[in-house]
Amino acid sequence: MRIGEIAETAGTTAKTLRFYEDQGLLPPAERTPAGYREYTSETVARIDFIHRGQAAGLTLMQIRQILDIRDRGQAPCGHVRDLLDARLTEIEQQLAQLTALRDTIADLRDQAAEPEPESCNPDQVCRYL
Amino acid sequence: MRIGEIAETAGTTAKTLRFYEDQGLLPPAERTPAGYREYTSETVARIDFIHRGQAAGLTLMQIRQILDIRDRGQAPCGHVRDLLDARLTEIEQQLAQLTALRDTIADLRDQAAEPEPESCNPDQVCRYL
DNA sequence: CTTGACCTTCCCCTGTACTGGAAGGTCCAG
DNA sequence: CTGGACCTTCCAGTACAGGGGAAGGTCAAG
Repeated sequence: MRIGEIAETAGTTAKTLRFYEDQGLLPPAERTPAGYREYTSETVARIDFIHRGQAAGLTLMQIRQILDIRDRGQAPCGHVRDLLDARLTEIEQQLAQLTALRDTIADLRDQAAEPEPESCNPDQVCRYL
Repeated sequence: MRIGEIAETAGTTAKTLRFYEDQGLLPPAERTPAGYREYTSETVARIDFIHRGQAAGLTLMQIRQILDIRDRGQAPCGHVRDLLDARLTEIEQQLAQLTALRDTIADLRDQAAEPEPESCNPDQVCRYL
């Protein structure tokens, strides 16, 4: 399969696959005599894995680490668990921050609900912020 | 006041203030004969406003829009309200996505809690992801 | 033989909010 | 008059995950 075909099958673009190869997420592809990249369906599974990793909020570099462990013949389960743990902690923090931000903005917005521009103080930019 | 002094007063850096000027958030500063930027305390208030905008999750470009409206002599209240509304909607969406992601990852993590590497399938990267 | 679809490498661009550093000018104390 | 602290401009880079487009090679159909 050529790069455009496998890209479509895996739901991505040729450009992205070259980028993944460049970043070490995909091994250097086999080449036809003309220099075209040639893939097997195994690669589709690898791209799917990358997509699942992204869906779990992992960065490409973290996914690459998992794949590297796997490619060395080891079981990445422990590393995956650690990454998921770390991700979970990060997300909890983000949720807390975002919730606090939402409350702050909701308050500000309520104050700005009925604007009275005539009472604007020329010395400040906006009394609502 | 020179740039380093006002930066410290406002809790930022000289570098950042030059950046803000470049981005149009601060008007071009007056200059001493030697070419040094010279500020008044009004600028501190403007920088504080920028910081409040950032604390509300607005981007510098959005804050710049508010300041532009204000600098044209108009009351930015309506625009501020719209921005806060939009921000609120965005945050609600982010919260929903993040909550869903947290649940997904929590499930994955639980499955990976007690790894059994010996049952790893060589055909897949990691059965936990 | 040519057209069009596909492929190759290459480099730059996107958005966000800065930060680092080089090369040089200015100001004040000692 | 020299040292150090400050200032100036400009260029480049950070993290993230690609996207845009140029210049050129390849392949199958008509």
